[in-house]
Amino acid sequence: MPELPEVEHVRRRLARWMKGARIVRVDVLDTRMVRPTKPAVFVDALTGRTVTSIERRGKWLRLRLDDDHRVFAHLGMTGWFEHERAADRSNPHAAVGHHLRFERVRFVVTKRAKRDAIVYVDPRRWGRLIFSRDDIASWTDLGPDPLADGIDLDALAARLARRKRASIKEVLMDQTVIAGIGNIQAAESLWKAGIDPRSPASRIGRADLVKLAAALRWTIERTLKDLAGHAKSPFRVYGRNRLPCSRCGATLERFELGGRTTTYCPACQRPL
DNA sequence: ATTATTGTTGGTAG
DNA sequence: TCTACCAACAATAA
Repeated sequence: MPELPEVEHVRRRLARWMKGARIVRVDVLDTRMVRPTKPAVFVDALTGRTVTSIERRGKWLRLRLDDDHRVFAHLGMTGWFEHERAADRSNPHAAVGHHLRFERVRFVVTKRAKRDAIVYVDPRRWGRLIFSRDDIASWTDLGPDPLADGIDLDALAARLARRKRASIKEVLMDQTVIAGIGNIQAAESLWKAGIDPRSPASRIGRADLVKLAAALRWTIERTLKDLAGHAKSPFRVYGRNRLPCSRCGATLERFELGGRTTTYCPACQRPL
């Protein structure tokens, strides 16, 4: 599911369902999701608490509780949250997706006299729900979030200059450099900026840096808008190997970079 | 049967 | 300490 835009989409939905809600019951259906915390500790820590805010940084979510403790959520590759109204549970014909067999953690919450369930679903189980009294390293080590914090060109230039060997795409996906960029957003932004993904990060100049920052905003906001409008994301390069480039018509190509598949346009994405 | 998939982490080696 | 590389985690879909 998730890179920055998808996680932001999830955050907005979760906030609608859970902000100001009181957690009255927690069922950990798969203990792997909350490790290293013991399930009983996780349940005790959350039960009876009210969720005061839900924030996002990069691909991480932070739920703050009314006792100032927190729950950090990472959706891994296939995690998401479902909202289940009480009426749905009493009606066997209600629209409950078949994927609910991958239900991993269930929260029963009360908000404005309504009692609903929020369900964490994750087929592949690479996601995590972490209870902590304080911020965790995975959260504090994140670089600036392009949506929440904006992109500081000087800071980004300094980070890129240090990476002599690594490609621009690999560095974009380093969560301590910019938070929230994954394989799709990296590929899309480099296409928009007209930069070959293999180019050494340290070679970028000011003009391309400005282009890249704008390209990141472009792909993030576009993907976010599509999610809000329930539209499929029409990516320009991701998943389009051997199809024509929508900018110049050349045939898109694919190769592996840092263990990840990368699609790009050999004609209009130039080396730095 | 084989290969690929929107991600992170922990080990190793340099 | 920092950087680079790789296997592991798990369930589908083509």
